[in-house]
Amino acid sequence: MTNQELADIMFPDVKHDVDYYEKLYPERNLPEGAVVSRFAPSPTGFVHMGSLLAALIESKVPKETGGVFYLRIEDTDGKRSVENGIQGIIDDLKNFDIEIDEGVISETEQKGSYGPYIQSERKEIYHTYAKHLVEEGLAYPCFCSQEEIDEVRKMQELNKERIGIYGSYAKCRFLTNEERAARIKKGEPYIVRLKSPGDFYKKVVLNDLVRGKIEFPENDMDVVLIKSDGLPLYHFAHVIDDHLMRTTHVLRGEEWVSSVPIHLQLFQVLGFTPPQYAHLGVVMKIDEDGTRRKLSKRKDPEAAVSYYHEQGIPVEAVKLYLMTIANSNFEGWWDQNPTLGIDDFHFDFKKMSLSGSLFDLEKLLNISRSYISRLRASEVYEKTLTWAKEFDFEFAHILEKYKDYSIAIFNIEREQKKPRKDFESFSTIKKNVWYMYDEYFTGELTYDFGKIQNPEEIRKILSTYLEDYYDECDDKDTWFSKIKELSTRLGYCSDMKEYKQNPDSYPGSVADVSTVIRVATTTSSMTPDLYEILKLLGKERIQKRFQKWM
RNA sequence: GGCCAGUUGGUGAAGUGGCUUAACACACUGCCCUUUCACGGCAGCAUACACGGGUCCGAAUCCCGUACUGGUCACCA
Repeated sequence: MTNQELADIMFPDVKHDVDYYEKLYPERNLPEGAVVSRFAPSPTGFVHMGSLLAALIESKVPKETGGVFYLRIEDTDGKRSVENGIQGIIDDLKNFDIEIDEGVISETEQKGSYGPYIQSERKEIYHTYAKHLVEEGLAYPCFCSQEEIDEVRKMQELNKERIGIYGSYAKCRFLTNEERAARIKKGEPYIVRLKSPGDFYKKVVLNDLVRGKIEFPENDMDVVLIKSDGLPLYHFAHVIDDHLMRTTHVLRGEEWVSSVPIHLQLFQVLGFTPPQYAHLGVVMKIDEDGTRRKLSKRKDPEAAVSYYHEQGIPVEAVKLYLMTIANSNFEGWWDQNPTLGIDDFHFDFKKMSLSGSLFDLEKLLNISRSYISRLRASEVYEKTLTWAKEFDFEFAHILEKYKDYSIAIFNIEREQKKPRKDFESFSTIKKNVWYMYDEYFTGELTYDFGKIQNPEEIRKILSTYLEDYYDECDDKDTWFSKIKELSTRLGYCSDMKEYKQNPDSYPGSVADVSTVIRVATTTSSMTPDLYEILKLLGKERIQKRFQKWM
């Protein structure tokens, strides 16, 4: 029996030949050097930090080169799929402003002429190529049961041999086509294995974009191509899809480097040109016990990309942080070019760190503070409002009610060369500005006036200030010189230098007097510029807040 | 265990044989600025090139070995 005949028995449903698909999905007509790259997750529902890093680069490089970035869903394993899993991924990408040029664009829609982009819909394509390999004598049906495979493994372990189905362990490799056909006709279940032409004692070389040259022994395992459910294994799907979708660059986690020999061999037996590979270090985290481990979706909330959305950490900040992990020279570049963004930066694979980097939330928050500080007040307002509408209705309502006022609050010490960096996320802004809103300035409030504790003294400072000095129309300099006058009149030192030299000659300084006014109006001794706050609050509110102490 | 990779201060990292008495950033400490808090400036911290051999006039940088860490060895991706 010929291979052709066997192939027909194995794949009765295959209608086309491989040439059909080669023509259906022709070479892309793109400018020289254009990169075609893809994000190819399982539909597990959400994107992990490490994947997001990959997706960021995968989308950036095509953008830089005039190429294509597409989304492919790898759902050949039912166990990894969750309901609405695709939508979750698309939402996460959208949240991070990662634009999909092609591929899966929603739970029900796909776009582009290289599809379908969901692997479970590509069964016929995989079968066509598997059939082709059978015809060529490069693949065969394997009837071994799980038990038999386990048996082989046990024996190999016992004899300290390499584990796997290869050489003489690939029993079904030695069946005749007649035997194969007979067993198939009998209805025996089978899978399709590659008849590996590899030699373990020969070398195969990968030129990885980030890791450089890596040498491995050739693959000699008869790996599974098609599982008993008819779907392909990752290795086979990867090779077929990335070839047919004309992918030029494959970025993925370093957990894949050890299967590169399999992939290279598959490309070779199928007559395809392999893509460029870039294997990225995994994102790590330090455990409580001090050991490093991969950032885990299950254990670490900060691993899920949705966490940042909920925390109101600007997506730009997360991307900025990821970029600093991705390219070591990015941080310095961004510092030099504060007005530019990630899109203006040239990404370079060679500048990637090989080892997995530690995920540093602290540093991310620092970047977030810098990022927010560079925003205009109206942008802070819009972004905070967007966040609040989803996670803090009450605050959202207040923000909408007092729009201009809120923008003015956010504008304190902003839009200048050295803006304040006190907002680390949109979710923490409220705790910085709550006292500016009467709605929040109620109930049990706790005050700490610092050095000046005497209620009578506090009353005196506040009432004197209000009666003799406060004038809504004062500019900042006038305002402060009045505070100084007030201090002097009540016996406090108005000159800080002088006070620092003779702290014992005075009951306190202008700083302490300011603190009393500050705390009386806000309850907090840590606020932005007092002058601005008083001005925004206005006379009426100030009087009301002082009342408590009179 | 086999195969592959990685190892620079608390963290991220620069560095590709002499320019390195090893950048920079985060964190921390102190000082300055300053009406508070931030910001900013300056200084400091951390005795940082895993260890042992080699090559070389010269090594964090090249070679070999050891240790440790990670990855992988599925009809998972």
